[in-house]
Amino acid sequence: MNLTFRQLKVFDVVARHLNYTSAAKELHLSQPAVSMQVKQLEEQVDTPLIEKLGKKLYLTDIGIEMHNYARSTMQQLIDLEETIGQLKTLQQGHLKLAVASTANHFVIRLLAHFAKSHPKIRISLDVTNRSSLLAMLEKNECDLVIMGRPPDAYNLMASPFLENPLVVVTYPEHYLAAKKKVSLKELIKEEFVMREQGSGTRIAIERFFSNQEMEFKTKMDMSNNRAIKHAAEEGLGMAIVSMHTLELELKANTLKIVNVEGFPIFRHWYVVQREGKRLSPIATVFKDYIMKGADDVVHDFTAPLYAHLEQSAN
Amino acid sequence: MNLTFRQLKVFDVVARHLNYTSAAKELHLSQPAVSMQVKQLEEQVDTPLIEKLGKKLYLTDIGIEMHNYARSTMQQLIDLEETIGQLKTLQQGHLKLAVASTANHFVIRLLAHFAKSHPKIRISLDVTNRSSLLAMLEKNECDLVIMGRPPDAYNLMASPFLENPLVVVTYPEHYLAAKKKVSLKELIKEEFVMREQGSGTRIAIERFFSNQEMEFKTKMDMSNNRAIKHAAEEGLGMAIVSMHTLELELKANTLKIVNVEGFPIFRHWYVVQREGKRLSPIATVFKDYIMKGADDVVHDFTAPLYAHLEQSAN
DNA sequence: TGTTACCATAAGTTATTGCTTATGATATAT
DNA sequence: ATATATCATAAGCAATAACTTATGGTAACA
Repeated sequence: MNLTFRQLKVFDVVARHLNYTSAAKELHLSQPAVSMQVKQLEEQVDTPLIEKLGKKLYLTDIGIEMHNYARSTMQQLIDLEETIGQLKTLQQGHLKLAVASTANHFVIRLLAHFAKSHPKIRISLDVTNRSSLLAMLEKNECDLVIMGRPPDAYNLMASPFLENPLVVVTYPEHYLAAKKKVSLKELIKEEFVMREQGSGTRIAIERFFSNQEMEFKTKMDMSNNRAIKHAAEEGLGMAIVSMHTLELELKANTLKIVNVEGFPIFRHWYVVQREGKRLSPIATVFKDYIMKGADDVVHDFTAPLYAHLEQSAN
Repeated sequence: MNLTFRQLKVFDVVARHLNYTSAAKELHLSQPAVSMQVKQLEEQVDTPLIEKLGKKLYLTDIGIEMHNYARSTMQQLIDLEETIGQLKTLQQGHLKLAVASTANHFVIRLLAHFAKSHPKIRISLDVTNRSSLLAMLEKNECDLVIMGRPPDAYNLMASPFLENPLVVVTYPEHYLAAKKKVSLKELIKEEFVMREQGSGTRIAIERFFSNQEMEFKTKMDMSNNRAIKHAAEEGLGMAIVSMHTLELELKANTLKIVNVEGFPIFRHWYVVQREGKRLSPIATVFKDYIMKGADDVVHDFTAPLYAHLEQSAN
C-alpha cells in the first residue's frame, strides 16, 4: 500500500463536497484530475471508497474510514509544521548546556537573564568537571560547553567571551595578605593547594610560572575548587583560583586576595562547541548572547570583586 | 510542504540505524538512494534533520520531532490497513437493514442466527412502513431492505427469498372458522379489515381478487398490521395477513385461519437494494445468507404455522 | 601514514506522476 | 424527448521521482 499525501488531500476535499466538480474547483484542478486521484487511492486499498447512486455520491464504509484517516493524517502534518516552526523561531526549544564547576556561579547569572527573554525555552544545565565536559561534547550530549581554554587536540571550536582573572588567596590573617605588594619570589616560598594535574586552572598556572622560569611547591592536589578554597581558609596553603568563584568568601572575609606581582593572571572563559556542529536555533542565539552581552550582564557581579582586588593593592 | 511516505519510511530507518549504509541494506537500496531521500525530506522542512559529527550521525532537535512524526504516521497507516482488512474480511463492519413491520418478526429470527456467526459485526435494524423503506433506499441510508414486492417504478433490485403466505383469519368462534372448506363466494360475503391502499399486502390482495373477477367489502382501513389482527379478534371483520405474523395469536387461540379456496396466496418476501449499489462486504454476505439459507433457518418457526393451516383444512 | 569505513555528490536512465483537453455515458430535470 | 449537470475514460505531454553506478572527501583507527 503506497498512498500519497496528494491522494489523501484530494480525497478529503471530495469526501467533504461529495461532488467531484466542486472539489476540483476548490483544488484549482480539472475534474478528471480529481477523479484520477481518487481512483488511484481506491486502487491502493483495492476497494471502492466512493459510490455513485443515481446522481449522488456516497462514501462507502471503507471510504468513511479512509476519510477519518486522511483528516487525522493531515492534521498531524499541520501539527508537525507548527512544531517545526516553533522550534525554528525559538518559541520552543531545548538548550543543553554543560559548564565547568568553577564557571557555575556566573553562568547561572547569565542563564537567569537569558531565560527571562526566552520564556518558552527549556534549559538543561550540567555542572561537571573538565574531562566530563569534553566527553559530553564528544558524545554530542550538549549544544555548548562553558569552560576554561579547552585542549587543542579535540576537534573543538572555542570562543573566549569573558575575562577570567586568577588570583592568589589565603586566609585573612596570613602575613602576605596584609602586604601591599608581594613579589613572585616571596610567593613561591609558600606552599600551594592546587587543582589536579590536567585541569584548566592548573595548566594555566603552570604555564605562568614556567614562563617566569620559576617553580612552585604543591602541598596538596584537589579536584574540587570549593575544597581548595576551604583548604586555603584553613591555612593549608596558598590557593590560586578564579576570582569569579570568590564572591562569598570575600564578602564573609574568610579569604583575602594577595596582591602578587603579575597577578591576576587573565585567562578567559570559553564557549565551546564541536567543530562542524550545527547549533540548534536556540543554541545559536544563546551563544550570540554571551559573546556580545556577557560582560555587561555579569558586570554588577564582577565589579565588587575587582573592588576587592584594588583594595588589596592599596 | 509536500512530504512523501517514502521519505518518512526511509528517514525512520536511518533514524533508527543512525547509519546510512546499514539503513540502505535494510531497505534493499543503494546508500546514495537513502541519502537522497533524507536530503529531500530536509529540503521539505528546510532544516537539517541529521547531523554528522566526526563519523557519527545524530538527529537534530527537529530531526527527533520528525522521527516521532514519521513513526506515528506509519503506525496510523498500519492501523488503517488493519481496519480496512477487517472491514473486508467481515471481522468488523456495520450492516444497516430496514424491514417492513410485517416482516419484523421473522427477520429478527434470521438476524439472531446470522449475528452468532458474525460476532464482531454491528447491526442496525430499522422497522418501518413501506414508504419510509423506499425513502431510505432512495437516500442510501441502509444497505438492504426486507419487504414485500417493491414497486417497479424505483430503480430497485429486488430478490425474492422466502414464501410469504397470506391467509384469511378471524376470531375462533366465527362460523367460517369451523368449516373445512370455504369458497371464495362465501368469503366475499364477509366484511374485511384491510391494510391501507398502496401497502404491499393490500396490493397483493386486490390483485388476487381482481384476477378472480371478484370484489370484497372493506369495513376498515388500517396502516398497522397489529391493529388489523386486533380488529379481527374483536370481530370487526375478516383479515388477510401474512401467516408469519400470526405466531402468537395462533398459539393463544385468539385468531383462527380460515381455509378458503385459493388460499394461502403465496407471495414472497424480498431483499431489496438500490440498483447499482455496491453492497458492503457484510451486506453481501448477509444477502447471500438469506437467499440461500433463510428457508432452513425459519423452518422451525414456520412449520408450526403451516400445521395450523393444515389443521383448518381437516 | 596509510587504510578503512562511511557519507556526499554527480551523471544518467527509466518509469511514473500529475496534469491537461477532448469526449463519452448517464441520471435527473424541463 | 431534450437539455443539463456530472462523472468516467482516453490520449498526450512535461516534469520529476527514484533509482543506479562511479567517484570524491573525511574522520577514525591501526
